[in-house]
Amino acid sequence: MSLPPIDLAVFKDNGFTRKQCRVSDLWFWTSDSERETCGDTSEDEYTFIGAPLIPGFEQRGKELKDAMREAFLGFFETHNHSRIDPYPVLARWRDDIHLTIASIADFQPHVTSGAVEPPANPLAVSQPCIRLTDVDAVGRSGRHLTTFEMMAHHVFNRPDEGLEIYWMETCVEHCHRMLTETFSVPAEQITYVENPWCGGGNAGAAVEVIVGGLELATLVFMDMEEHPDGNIELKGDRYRTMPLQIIDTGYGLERFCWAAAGTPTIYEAIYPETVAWLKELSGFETVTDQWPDLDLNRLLSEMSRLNGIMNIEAGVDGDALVDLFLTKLDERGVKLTAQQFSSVTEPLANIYAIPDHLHALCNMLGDGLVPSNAKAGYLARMLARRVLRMRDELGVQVSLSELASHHLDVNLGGHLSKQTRDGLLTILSLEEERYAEMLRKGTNVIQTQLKALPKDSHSVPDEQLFTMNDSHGLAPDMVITLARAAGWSNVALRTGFSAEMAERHARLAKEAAKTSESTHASIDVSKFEPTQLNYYDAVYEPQFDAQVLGCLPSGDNGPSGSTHAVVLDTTLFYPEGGGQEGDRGTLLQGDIRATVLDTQKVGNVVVHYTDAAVSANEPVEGSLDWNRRKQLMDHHTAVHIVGGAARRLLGPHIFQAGSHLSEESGRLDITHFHRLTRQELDVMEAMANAVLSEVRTTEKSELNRKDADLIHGFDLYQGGAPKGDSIRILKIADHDIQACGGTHHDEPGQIGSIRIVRSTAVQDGVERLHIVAGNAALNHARSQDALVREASEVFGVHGDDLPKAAARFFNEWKEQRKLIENLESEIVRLRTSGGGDDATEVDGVRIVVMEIAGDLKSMTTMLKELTLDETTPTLAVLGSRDGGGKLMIAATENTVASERYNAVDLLRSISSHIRGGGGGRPTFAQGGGSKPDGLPDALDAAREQLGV
RNA sequence: GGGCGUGUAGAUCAGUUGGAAGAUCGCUACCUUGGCAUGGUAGAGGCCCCGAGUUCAAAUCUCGGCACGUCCA
Repeated sequence: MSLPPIDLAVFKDNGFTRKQCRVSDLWFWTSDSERETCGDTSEDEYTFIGAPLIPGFEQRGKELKDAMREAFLGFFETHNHSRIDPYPVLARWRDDIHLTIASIADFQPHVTSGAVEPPANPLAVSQPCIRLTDVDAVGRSGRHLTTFEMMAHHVFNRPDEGLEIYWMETCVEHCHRMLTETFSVPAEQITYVENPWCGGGNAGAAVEVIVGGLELATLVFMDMEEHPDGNIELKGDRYRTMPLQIIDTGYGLERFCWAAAGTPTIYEAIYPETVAWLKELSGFETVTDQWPDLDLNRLLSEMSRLNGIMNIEAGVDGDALVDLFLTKLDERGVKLTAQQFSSVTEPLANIYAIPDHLHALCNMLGDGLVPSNAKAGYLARMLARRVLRMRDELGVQVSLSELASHHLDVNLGGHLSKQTRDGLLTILSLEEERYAEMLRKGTNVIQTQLKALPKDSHSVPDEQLFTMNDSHGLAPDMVITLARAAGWSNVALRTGFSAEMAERHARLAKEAAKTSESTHASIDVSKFEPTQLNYYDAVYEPQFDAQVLGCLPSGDNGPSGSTHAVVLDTTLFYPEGGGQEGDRGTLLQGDIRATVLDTQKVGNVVVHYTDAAVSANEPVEGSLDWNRRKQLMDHHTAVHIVGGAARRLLGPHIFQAGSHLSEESGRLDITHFHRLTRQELDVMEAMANAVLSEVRTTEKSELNRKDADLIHGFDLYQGGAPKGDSIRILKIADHDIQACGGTHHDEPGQIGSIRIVRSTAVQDGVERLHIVAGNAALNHARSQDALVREASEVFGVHGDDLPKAAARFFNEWKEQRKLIENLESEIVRLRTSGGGDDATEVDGVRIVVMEIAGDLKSMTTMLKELTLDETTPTLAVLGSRDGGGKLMIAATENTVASERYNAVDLLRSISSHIRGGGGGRPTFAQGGGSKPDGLPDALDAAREQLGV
């Protein structure tokens, strides 16, 4: 069964009738008796370009957006909706997506699943969103954006509980009245298209709202969830109705602005100042001035209209597309050449895309994101690099941070949600430096990669283009530009190459996804009641009595040595979570003493992995390994304190990217835009220790999620997105406040002391702090002390003098190594010249055969001394008893010595005396063996062959 | 999370099949000059990132670590 028609009184009352679209076959409602298409087909052109459909909005840019947003939210406020503040664009409350991609994303997964109350009901919001899927089309299509505001009114109905605020009828009525009354859109311009929606395991009926050929809004009535027994089938999957019925709407703020402005592209409606500024900076006028007859406005308007009806797939052949465009434009009376077309549209695409990308960047960084080479941070870096490249293509000489500074003032009213202006500009300056460095290295990479390529080549091998893109960050067209500049003046990019590369990446990603799929089956505890957790209220209690509910074989699940998994009715054992390792200890039951090796949580049940069985339905006495637990608490509370210190010292972008607490040490990963120095760590450490003495008690509380979000915001979720409605909060005065399910000290002072041992890099943009606290800090100090003591005993100096002594010894070692080399050559010189008897002469070639003391390296030095001087042709045979016996033979190159003797042959013929082998070049051979005592025989054999 | 790449002189980088560690700039001294820019000659400067392994022999090959870069999700 599929969905029934959407048959509403509001349509009929307003004179709308239901028709089926001639092109798309979709059913739609219209009040225009002539209309045969649904409004969003290849035959429905934009009607608002040059003829605004929403009158009364004369502003442009930020002012226009502000006015439009206010009109929307104001309408819904007067219709009993609560206006809520938008959420961040970084979706920190979710672990499945990095960015907020829709207004409904604010409420997923907990509100939409029914576990958590919505912040208001019904509500209206204008949610900034970022979607990077169509990033390539931005600037080119006239309508694509990476960042936009999704205006929305949401309703969460629970009909089973009698909560029914409104459904389709009222929803469409609100939408229709707002469009026709608040925005004065003529009703005959509006079509409502029935087109069911599904995604992310949910589905429902939906109506697309098309105005003037442009989809302004979608109204989704989400009341179904995916289920194999469902009786509704949509796009191949089965769905059933669910208890929560959600109205999920989305109105494109920027599209409303465009329809009100009627500009040729959406970018001119929302970023007019930046577009004008970039046109001026890039000298765009001089391009258009070449062709005074060209009506630029007309061209852009027609292009937007064409883009609106042509669905351009990524990866289409660029040249063919241009031809198609020119033909279509010609049909519409706009005549121009391919050259005119590209010299106008290429710079314009950049001019349009830059403000859009800057907007996304400012929003992301404004929320405290740190650019990186991985994860969400990479998305920011990618956008920054795109801006820089487009800027360079335009020939605009303005730094990235200046561009952002301008954007911030003009389009964001100077407002960032978290990051400071200075922080933003610093980060962008660093990004630009990195970009410049990548380009500089790129010229070098080109040289090495293309070394084998003839200078008159017309193309670069695919394999090398892939390598340069994937490993060195040089996009194919950049490679071509750089290669041309470096002398390969004929190279060009094959058409369709970029599409091939994207395909290849997609294939690789698919394969990677396939191999990394592994599901870990956990122990089945479904028959047990949730364990009562007492470790929060009795943080300092090491012993407890409980009832054994079950004792299962642990199978492959527990740590090595564990045989059983014990479930109790109540426990003080903390199960691993929030980075804190599970507790250990013992369970006593009469004569049975079971050691708890690890504690894990499976759903709401705590599982104690033990090395012995206990009897079910009998009481048991549990006791924690208290020293270990105390140490874990030391580390956990310390990590919060250090995190707070980092945020206070380094800035609002510091966010916890992970943590791990063990008995030996604590680890805290924080986001930051450059490596931390020891000085910074020292200041942080000092502040953390000051907190230990200044803050007397920590405040532990529990809030429901709605209130937690409202009171503390999303910085609360440093440790990742918690599940469930109840949020535990640890507050350490004003220093740090976080949601945390771990066990913590009531008094920071009990930790004693905190040391930040060192910081390492997890990935670009994430620093890992290694922390020891409490007794572990003492142990660390002791072992450091031992290191210093042992090392200073070796040098025979006082610990304070150790660095100086080490430096002195290292320098002396270097000097003496140099001196030994010189002396060795001097010895060779003495033994082979004048009175020395190690050298004889045979027909104009000096023959040197001698045994020396030294390794291969010093033998090499001596050989150089002997054979590099072409005025005394020499054949030298050196032997050493070092490491099983070594032989080295060389002849002076380009002389009679090298003509007459072959070093390799000679070596091979004598190396048997030391039971070895070797090889090399005719003028330089070396080898070794395993019988040093045979060395004199080997040298004698050499003398014999050489006749000396 | 996955893939790929790079660590060599103070700086930027070459280094072929495993077989004698190089270039350019900078530095020092000297020559040329009235002086400077420049030019010429000579020299100093290397734990070839660290640790194991293979080998007679490793900057080079293998494994592990550290540091850095890059692409994809």
